[in-house]
Amino acid sequence: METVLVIEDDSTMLRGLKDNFEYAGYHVITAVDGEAGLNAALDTKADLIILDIMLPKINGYEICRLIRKEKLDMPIIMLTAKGEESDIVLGLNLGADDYVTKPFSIKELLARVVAFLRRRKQGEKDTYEFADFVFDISARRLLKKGEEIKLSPKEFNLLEFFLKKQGKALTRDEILNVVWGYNTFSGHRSVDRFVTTLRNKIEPEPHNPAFIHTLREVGYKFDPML
Amino acid sequence: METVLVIEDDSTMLRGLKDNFEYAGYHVITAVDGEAGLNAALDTKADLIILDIMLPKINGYEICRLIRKEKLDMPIIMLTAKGEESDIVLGLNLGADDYVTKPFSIKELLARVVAFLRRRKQGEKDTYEFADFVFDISARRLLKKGEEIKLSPKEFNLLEFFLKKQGKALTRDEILNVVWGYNTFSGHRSVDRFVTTLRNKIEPEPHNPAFIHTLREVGYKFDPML
DNA sequence: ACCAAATGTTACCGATTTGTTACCGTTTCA
DNA sequence: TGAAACGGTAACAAATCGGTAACATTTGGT
Repeated sequence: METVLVIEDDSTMLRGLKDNFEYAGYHVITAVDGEAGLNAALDTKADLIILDIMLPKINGYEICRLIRKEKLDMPIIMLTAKGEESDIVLGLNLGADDYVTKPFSIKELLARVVAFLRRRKQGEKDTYEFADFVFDISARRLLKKGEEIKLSPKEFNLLEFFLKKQGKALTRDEILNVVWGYNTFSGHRSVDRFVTTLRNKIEPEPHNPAFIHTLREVGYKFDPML
Repeated sequence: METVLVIEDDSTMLRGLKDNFEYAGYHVITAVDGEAGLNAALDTKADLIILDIMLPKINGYEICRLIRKEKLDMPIIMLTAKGEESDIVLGLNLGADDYVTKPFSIKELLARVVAFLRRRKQGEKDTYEFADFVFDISARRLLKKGEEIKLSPKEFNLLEFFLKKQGKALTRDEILNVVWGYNTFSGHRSVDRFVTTLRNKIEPEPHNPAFIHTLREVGYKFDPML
């Protein structure tokens, strides 16, 4: 059974999280302050950590940093107070994998945890790096030098597909089938249009692409020269 | 039943691969270091090899090279740690057929294996090598000593056809039918024109061709003296 | 229902690719 | 030896393809 460590000082919240995760079939360990949380993280082998930022004794950022310093690579999902963009970036830089802003729905948090552990178990990546970009699937976010670049859903899915198929030629049909779905009625040129918008967002020189290369008569190929 | 040889030192990964491939209906042989792997590759007649690069005793590149040196042509899929383009190029130059970067999804790897064995059964390869060229169909590119040579769509398709029919005399009609399509209106001389441009891109001495030979009154023949 | 964002489609433009022709040298064979 | 056949290839014309702006439509949130 997979183990989730929840570090949270608000006892009502903690109880809610514990109940829900146990109901969903996880083994839950809890800690109510930073010190206990850090010890639990280092001692037990949790598969995933849910970490509040505001904590007595040692704050969440510090815990995050210390865990990573010990070369432990379990996923960490941070709980942050509402929309402080800078806090989020700080947390991610310290090694967190994802964040959820309070107030949040338990259902959403649970969904992220499940998705995370599934990918982890199947050895799928949840982040891809190229040039100075970090593409984070679970957080559905693209960062360039730590700064977020907003992508529409299609743009995100398209880039995700490109990253998963790095170095391979992809036909417009393959792209349509995967990104748009097998029963789409969209035409081939829709792919081109989204490639253009993606290029405008990620290519330093959209006219001389470094990442998304055109293959005439075929389609496209994502190939960041590393 | 088809046999897959998995050479991988991480026992967890090895177990995962073995289970999945057996579940998918393959006979699986395993080896946990380079020496054992090489022996298994040379002794048993595996239909396909999955080869980790980082291995104790003999590394994956070396195994790849030694297998090819013995003129064994089973497909080799390399597992590379990171998307190091140079590693990948090195591997492909040493005779690997495809690569998957860790971490990868078992599903994806399985899909590639299935695709490979299907093509192999039909006698098709995914990459072709001649002199210091590597022609990679799925990445749709031609490398000369690791450097890309740009080909137009027709040039690419023509070279692909030549490579698939290595050593066979091809009439202009056959070439037109396959590369241009059965309902083309193009004339015979178009073939000549593209042969010329191809020669200019790949032949060291276009006037004294080493690869694409003219067969007077017949057509052409691709024949790299190996 | 309204507005804003996202998505899909179309049309035009420019760059590349492709097909054809013409001219030339080479080979073949009488 | 000379004419005919053939392939090599430069040069030009035509077709094709992808980039993208602009517009239309759909979707989602409030």
